[in-house]
Amino acid sequence: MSRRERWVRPTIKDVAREAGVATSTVSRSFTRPERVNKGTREHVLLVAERLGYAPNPAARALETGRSHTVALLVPDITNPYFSGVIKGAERAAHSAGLTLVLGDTQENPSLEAQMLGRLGPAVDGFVLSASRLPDADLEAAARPVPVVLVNRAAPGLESVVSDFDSGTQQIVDHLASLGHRSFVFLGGPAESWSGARRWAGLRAAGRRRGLKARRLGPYLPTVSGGLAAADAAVAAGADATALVCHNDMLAIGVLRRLAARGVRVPEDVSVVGFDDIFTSALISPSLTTLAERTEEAGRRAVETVRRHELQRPADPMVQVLPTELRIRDSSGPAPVP
Amino acid sequence: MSRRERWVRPTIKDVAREAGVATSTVSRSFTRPERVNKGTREHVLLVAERLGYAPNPAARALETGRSHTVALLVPDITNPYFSGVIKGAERAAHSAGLTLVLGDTQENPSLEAQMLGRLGPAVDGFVLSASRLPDADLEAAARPVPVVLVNRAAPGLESVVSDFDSGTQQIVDHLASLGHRSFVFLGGPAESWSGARRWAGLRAAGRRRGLKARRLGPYLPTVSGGLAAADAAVAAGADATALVCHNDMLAIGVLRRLAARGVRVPEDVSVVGFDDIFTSALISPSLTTLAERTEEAGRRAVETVRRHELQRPADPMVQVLPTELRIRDSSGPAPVP
DNA sequence: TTGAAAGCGCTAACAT
DNA sequence: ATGTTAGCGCTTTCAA
Repeated sequence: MSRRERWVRPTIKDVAREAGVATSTVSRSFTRPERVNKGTREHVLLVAERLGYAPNPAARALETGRSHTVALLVPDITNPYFSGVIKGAERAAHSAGLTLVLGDTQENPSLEAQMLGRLGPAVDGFVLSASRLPDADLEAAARPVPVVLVNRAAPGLESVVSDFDSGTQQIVDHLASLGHRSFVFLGGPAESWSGARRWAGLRAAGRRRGLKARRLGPYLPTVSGGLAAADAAVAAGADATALVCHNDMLAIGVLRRLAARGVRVPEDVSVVGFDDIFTSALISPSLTTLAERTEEAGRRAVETVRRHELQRPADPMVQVLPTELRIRDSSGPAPVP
Repeated sequence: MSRRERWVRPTIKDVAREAGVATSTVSRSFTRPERVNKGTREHVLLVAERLGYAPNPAARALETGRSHTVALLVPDITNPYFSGVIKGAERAAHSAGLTLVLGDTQENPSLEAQMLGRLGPAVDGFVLSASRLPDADLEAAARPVPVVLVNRAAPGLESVVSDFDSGTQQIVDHLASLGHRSFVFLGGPAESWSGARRWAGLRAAGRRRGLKARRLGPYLPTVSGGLAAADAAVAAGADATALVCHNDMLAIGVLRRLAARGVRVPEDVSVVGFDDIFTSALISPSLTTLAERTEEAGRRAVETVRRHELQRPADPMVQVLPTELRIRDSSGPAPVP
């Protein structure tokens, strides 16, 4: 066998032989230092150091059944929204001594399922951000290994979600206070759970405030999706004094397309997004949007996975994170007809 | 031992027993399907499917010495520049059947070193993007395992870098053609190899075109770093008709600070960045910047790691990726004195 | 084509 | 406190 050929590493045996002790003593020196004589331990560690020895995680995983690895799956790495989740997850993982595996599902449910299957046996748990998979698939995935959802809920699974009830209410209140009597929701992917929650919340809030709500879409949650959405919104006519977009990427596309068509924002139409990505504050007009705590969501999700490694949850919890409307220049008074 | 308790997975033995064959046959059905009778194989695969069996990668890694895992370390996940590298690396890894481990070094060399040590035995190779580590540390890291650098070079190591010689020449030509007689470089982290290359290139190109070049910094390669840099640039006075920034994040900070101070861009001063991140085209004024092929860099780096798993390179190569100046609204004619 | 058995590097009973 | 030893789940000779 040509295992790694040129890349050879010393094993616990080499250290044991060189240090004149048993392999178990070497092992203990690393994993249970208190159960080994101070002198012996120091000697062993010294020899290990000199030989450049480090424990082989695969062997450890095989024995203990734990890989100290968590996988995070996101629909699109380059969407800055997910960068926040990734950052939070990475930090939490690192500080817990876990290794973070990253997968980009490319908004593609079957790719997501494939990754779940492939990574499953290799990791101690999953964090699925904005999963596009049906509930049944998620439950199945969670059978052998802990799964925590971010901005998605499914029966029997833990999740960390943004408070869209409050968030959508904030948006509608904002629009109502500016004199809007109706708005159009430019929807994202049909499979998006958070998209459904956003629309449901907007609708309910609209009803409470007497605003007429309409939905167009689905569109891709990207800039190019927004270009198409803007045209549809313009065609929708008079109702569309305010456009609430599935997310900021889409909203940015809308803004661009409206500008290209000579529609003024916010004078002719107000635009509101979801996520508050980095770019939203910098474009002009700057984008009014609902900020979510992405890093905290990522962090909490990883922490929750860790908790469930130890013990399967009796009844799964939904952790709700507050949202905050950031009012900027893309929203203004309703135009007088 | 309480291995995984509630989270049990079927093993190769379960499948073997259930299918009435030896474990080696099950193993072969997965790894060398052609060496097993078609009928047997199909039966085994069916049973495996029914039992929900998937090979345990840790056990596989232990036997073969290969974890089928590549680690990617970046200084800051949330910097959109690195999102491109991550995306490219993730795709390449996935399509090669590799698992991608992600680490955020937070621009911190000692954290980077720590991750290198911790992950080292667990992965088949490293991609280090914009590493801040000294050459010696990199060479040491590359002893037991393949290491490929992105936008960084070190003796004896493979790397994928952007063509900064051409890129800086393009920038200087652009400025010279607009009548600028001098420019100021707002530098990033002192440890940044690409920062050094950018400055060296700008300087040399400036000399060739007769432009006076000056450098300020170091500043953080972030928006807040740019705020500070802008003030320094203003204080620098008449030379500073053009500001070339370490990267786009810094440039965006510069733009914001200049706007806040009432300095007009590009009428009073031109601003140029490096990277062409997503936001740069959307802010106003839109940012003139040098575009790099980040996804391709990530992809190539992973492919190079794979190649070196098989065979250590005789003499390491530097792969140079073309750069392209994207001229936008932040650069214009030099002000008449 | 298939099976039996050794062993990858490590941990954890158990023994001393 | 330390050593001996039996696996963890899998792949891979070697035999049949």
